[in-house]
Amino acid sequence: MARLSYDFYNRDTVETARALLGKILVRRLEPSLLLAGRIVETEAYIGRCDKACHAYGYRRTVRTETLFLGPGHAYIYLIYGMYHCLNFVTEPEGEPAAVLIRGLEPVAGEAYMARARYGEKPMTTARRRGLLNGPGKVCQALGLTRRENGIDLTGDVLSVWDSPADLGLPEPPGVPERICAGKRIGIEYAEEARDFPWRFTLVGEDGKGA
DNA sequence: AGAACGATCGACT
DNA sequence: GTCGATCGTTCTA
Repeated sequence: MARLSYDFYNRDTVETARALLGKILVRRLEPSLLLAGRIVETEAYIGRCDKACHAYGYRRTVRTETLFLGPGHAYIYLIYGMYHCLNFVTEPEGEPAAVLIRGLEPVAGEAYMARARYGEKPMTTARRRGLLNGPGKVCQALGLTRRENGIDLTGDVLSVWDSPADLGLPEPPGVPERICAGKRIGIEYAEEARDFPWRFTLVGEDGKGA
C-alpha cells in the first residue's frame, strides 16, 4: 500500500471517484519541495454516456485526446479563460473518462500553497477555509496548468498515495467519516446527465464538512 | 474568420 | 443570492 498504480485507475469511474476520497494527492515541484493534500471532493465524468463529459459520445478533439491516453494520466484544461481543472483519467484504454478533483485538505506545503493562492496577503480564517475548496483553487495552489496536461500519475511530478505515512508525514487523528453523493456542479446544460449523482464528498459523521 | 461558450472564482447587493 | 472577468476550444461558414 503506497502510491496508487495503473490498476487503481483502470476501472469504473464512479467507483474510482469514491475510492479517491481520503487519498493523498502529492505535487512534487522540486526534489525538496513537496505539496500534498487529502482528497475530500470528486466528480465522475464518463464519455460513453455522460453529456457533461468533454468526450461525450467518444468525441475526439485536440483537447479530449488526453482522455484517450488511458488510465492513470492527468487531464488538465483551462476553464473560463483563467482557471484550470485537474482530473485523473480512468476506465480501460479506449473509454474516455475521468475524475475531477474538486477539493483537498492541506497536508504538506500549506504556506507555499497559500502564497500561490493569495500572494502576500495575510492569512485569515476565511482564506484558510477557501484555500483548496474548489477545482480552480486546487490547481492554483499546486501550480498545475496545461503544461502538466497528460502527465503520468505513476511518476514523480504528480501522484496519489494511500496515506500520509507513505510520505513520512504524521497521520491525522481519525474522526469517523462517511461519503456523501450528490449532483455535480456547473453542468446545467447537460440535460439528463445534470442529475447523475456523481459528486462525492467526505463529511464527518456529525454531518459537518470533513 | 468569426462567434459562442464554459466541469470557476471572487466581489458585491 | 447575482454578476463580470477572460481566453482557449470548438463549431460554423
